[in-house]
Amino acid sequence: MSTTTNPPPRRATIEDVAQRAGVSVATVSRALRGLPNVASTTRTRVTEVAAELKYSPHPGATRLAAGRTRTITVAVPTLNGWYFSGVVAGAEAVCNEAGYEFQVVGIASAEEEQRLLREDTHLERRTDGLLVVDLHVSEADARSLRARGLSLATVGTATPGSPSVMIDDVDVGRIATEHLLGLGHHRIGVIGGLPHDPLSFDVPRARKHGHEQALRDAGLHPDATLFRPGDFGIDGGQEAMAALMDLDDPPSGVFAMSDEMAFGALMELRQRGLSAPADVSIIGVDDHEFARVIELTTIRQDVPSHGANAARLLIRSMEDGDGGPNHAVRHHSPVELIVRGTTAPPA
Amino acid sequence: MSTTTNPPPRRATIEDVAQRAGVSVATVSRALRGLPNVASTTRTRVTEVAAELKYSPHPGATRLAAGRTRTITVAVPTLNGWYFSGVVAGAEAVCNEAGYEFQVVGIASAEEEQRLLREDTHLERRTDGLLVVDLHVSEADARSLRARGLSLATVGTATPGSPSVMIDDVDVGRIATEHLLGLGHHRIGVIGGLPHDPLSFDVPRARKHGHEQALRDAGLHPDATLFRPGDFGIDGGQEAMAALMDLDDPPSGVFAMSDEMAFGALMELRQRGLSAPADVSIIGVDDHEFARVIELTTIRQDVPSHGANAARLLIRSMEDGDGGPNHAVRHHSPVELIVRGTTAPPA
DNA sequence: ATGAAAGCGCTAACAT
DNA sequence: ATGTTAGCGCTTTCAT
Repeated sequence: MSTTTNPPPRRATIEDVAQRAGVSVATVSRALRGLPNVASTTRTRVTEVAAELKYSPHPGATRLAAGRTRTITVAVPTLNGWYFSGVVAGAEAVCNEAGYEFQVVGIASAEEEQRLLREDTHLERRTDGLLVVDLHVSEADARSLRARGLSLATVGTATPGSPSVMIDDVDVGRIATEHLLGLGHHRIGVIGGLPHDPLSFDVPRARKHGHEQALRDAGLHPDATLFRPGDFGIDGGQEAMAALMDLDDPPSGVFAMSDEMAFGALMELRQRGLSAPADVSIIGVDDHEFARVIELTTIRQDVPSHGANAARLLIRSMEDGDGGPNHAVRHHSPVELIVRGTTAPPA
Repeated sequence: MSTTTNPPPRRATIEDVAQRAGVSVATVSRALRGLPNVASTTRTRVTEVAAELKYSPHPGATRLAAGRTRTITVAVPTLNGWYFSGVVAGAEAVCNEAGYEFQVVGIASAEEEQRLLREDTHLERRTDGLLVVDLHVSEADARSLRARGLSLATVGTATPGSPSVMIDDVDVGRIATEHLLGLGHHRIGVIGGLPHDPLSFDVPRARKHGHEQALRDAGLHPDATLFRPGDFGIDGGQEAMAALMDLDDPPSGVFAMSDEMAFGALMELRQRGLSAPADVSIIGVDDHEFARVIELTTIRQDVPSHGANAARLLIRSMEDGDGGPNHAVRHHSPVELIVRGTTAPPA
């Protein structure tokens, strides 16, 4: 078997189209991109010829000449995991549908984020828009991006001046707490975020805030000993639950700020020979695909739609320019209480 | 607030570096790319100047001039879900680490796959290598890709002539079945793949094959009524389990070809007031992050490493060219039986 | 409404 | 070992 690769058939260039259509390359360029000042008969002919020749512009040449990449990049703490992969999935669908290439980069630390945002190597001339998930972008960084010709949208966090998609986390905290309160629980434990999470510290704080509001509205006082940090993972949830149950006066109901932490809490309960809701009620947040498997009461959010909506906002802000009406909208996605089997009145 | 954007500061070009270093652009190009025939003193100086000027080549220009993109594209049925996002996460880490831009495209149907593979618009001049996950690529398509200058690697499926990463699915079927057999089960149900899944039909078939081998080795006969298709999701697993339990002579042990289907099976059991392993033993495949939460016995595979290894093979085959020793290796990842609480001897 | 031509920033022959 | 130069394929003034 010979190793010689026959040279790939030459692809049609804009020049081939121009020649065949009897016009100049400039006209082809205009016609194909829908620019004004092209006779409609000309545009039709050019379009036909382009189709015949299966012409499509060389992306590299376009990038070089026009400085636009038609690429969107999403920066996400990790691709692994239910939440992040859901956001990315939603964004991917919208971007590819809209004809943008879709790139993703995992950002494991705040340093990596700084490098991505500030070093010219990564973003500039490589992408037109940045979709940042659950990472905090300072206003200064956002300005710098804009100055470099990059659009920005965020999900899970918000930066003044840029479009963002998020849920009302204060509301989440309130809904969860009111559900427990309504069932008759008065001692409510909270499993929340890490004390000093460099990424995404806003979410747990807001949820805690809503929790405390609901408590006060019911005439109760927040009790710091009932608050335990988790890390939004199964293990963190389990450890937090252990601490809560080791209290002299353990809670009768627990608000876990994520389903995964609720799963861990449930594990801990089982290991102690206890169960929900018989011994303690548990409510989570997310409606993870797994929540229904174990009948977890939770607060649902539609994660893929976050990514999809953010991608739409980003694309619109790219296409309208900074002045567009969608420049800095804050999109609040709805949440919904899903009552299943892990919450009930206290024994 | 003015809308005028001050023009972004001009970026250093190869010419700037050449001038400042007192050499020609060709020499800069060679020096920076580590090509031979550059005096080491020259290379040092050029490198320094480039750093001073924060020079980095314009990707668009490189693509246009060299025809290489330094981009890798992964095609995956969906980004959502534990398995696929794990593979993608592993691949992303390796690609970005190696300096490749990482693109992803979701492929929802066989038609979409054909379009991606055969239409010149999508891949050509946009990416250097394709990583295909759980989608079947024909040898002809693989050849066509190669002829167009694109490298290919696959995970979960294999195409002759291209590198691939997979687990030994026959082995998986055998291990699961032998575990159940060893506990004393003789009537073993199987929850498998869809009868005619256009994508990825090899996996369930291989696992079933291993299952039947184990059965025969134990002197037993496969029983077609004990085989039920799932769709590798929770609901499919539940329905399959329902069908199995509705049998006149239901199985005492069930091999679910994925943990998610096992989860569904467990739900069905609970809805019937039954449980595992008291009434029937269940073993899954994957070691989904959730398996330990419900103590599911399963067969573990390291999913992110599949993506990472495939990306490494792809990069090597791109950099070595088609002749390299890694051209068509088939990497078999290990699997491991994890015995937890859903399997036990029959009652 | 259309065309001519000057880049965009790099790579790769081909010289030397 | 290094320099010259001709592209790569497109966009974008500037003319007409």
